[in-house]
Amino acid sequence: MMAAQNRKEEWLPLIANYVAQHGLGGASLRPLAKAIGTSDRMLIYHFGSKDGLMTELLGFVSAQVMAMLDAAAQGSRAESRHACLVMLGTLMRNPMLRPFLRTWGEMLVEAEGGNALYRDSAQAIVARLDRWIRDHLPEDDPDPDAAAAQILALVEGIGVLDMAGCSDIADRVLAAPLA
Amino acid sequence: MMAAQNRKEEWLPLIANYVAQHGLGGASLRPLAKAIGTSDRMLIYHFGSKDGLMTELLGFVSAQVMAMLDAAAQGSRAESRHACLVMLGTLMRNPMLRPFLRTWGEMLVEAEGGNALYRDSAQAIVARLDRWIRDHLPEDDPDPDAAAAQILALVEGIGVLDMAGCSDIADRVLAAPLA
DNA sequence: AGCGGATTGTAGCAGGTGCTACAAGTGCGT
DNA sequence: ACGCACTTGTAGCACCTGCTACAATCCGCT
Repeated sequence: MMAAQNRKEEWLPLIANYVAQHGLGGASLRPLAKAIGTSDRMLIYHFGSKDGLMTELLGFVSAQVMAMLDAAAQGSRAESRHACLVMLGTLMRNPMLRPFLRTWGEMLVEAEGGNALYRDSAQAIVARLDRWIRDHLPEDDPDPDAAAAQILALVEGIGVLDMAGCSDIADRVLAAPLA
Repeated sequence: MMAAQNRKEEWLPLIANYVAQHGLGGASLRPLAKAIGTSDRMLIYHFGSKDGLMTELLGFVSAQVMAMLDAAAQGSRAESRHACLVMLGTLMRNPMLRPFLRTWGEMLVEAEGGNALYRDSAQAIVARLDRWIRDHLPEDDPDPDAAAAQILALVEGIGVLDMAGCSDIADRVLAAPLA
């Protein structure tokens, strides 16, 4: 009979894919359900409501991104702050992750709009990135707090520049030396 | 009889204010019209369509932000890259501008979604910021290209961190020394 | 006084939204 | 063979969306 758990786990990647293409806000139940081969009633049946669906989707995507970062981590540390920036920047600009950039932007907009759920998710992702950077900074870095904040902001800024269609400037950020 | 031009100019600030509060996507004609004291039919009458309204609004807001930056410019140059970053960062984090952060985010999301109009506007704003930074960098900066890109990314990254509710990290970015 | 642009009233269209209701099945575990 | 979670069909609710139609005004300009 295939427990609800299974159906959801089967659907979530498809939903994530659909949302990456059509946007978080552009995801309405009927087209989404059709795209992943179900009906809106089934989505409601399993997730309870659209909010429920979004909540689970957010958790799923967050976990996915975090897992990807950890997988690429491998415990190896960068030789310098700049090397660390380039490492994370290159990782995050992977074309496969590009569709999620839009989702990330929509999460931020929702968070800024006051949606606590999205803000919590966004904060969790930022915290995870911060942690990742600290783990890959040279061990002898004199000020990991400052370095992590700086690299984090640079990487996020690169994302913004990419979204704005200014990838040339983003390239320049990665090329520029760091203290 | 008050030319259409006048009505539009009178409405645009109110619309910008409404959009800053309710979001770009959350702005539908009827509630918006009611909030600024008109009817949806009048909005369509003067702007032609919702797209037309959005186009004019985008231009208006862009011009507004650019003018604000120029006004704060005053031709004075920063003494260091870090001073320049702090200058722009403090300017952009002005609480009065905070509502526009959301609009900026929505512009980026739309741009990333493939909307050429929004991408052009976003690019124009980024170009303007880039120019502003170059104009306020120390005259003897050895590599203005790299410095501008870096400061630009840092400021945009700070915006992202603020949206994500991580203003503490954003603070740390401004406090950290720059090369 | 009258012309013409601006505004309002009233009403509607066709489409989409999340969500619900009820009946009729499906197939697996017991 | 029965129960039960799951699935599908068909239909609908109340609401919102951008936009339109048509007539009735208002009001300054000539």
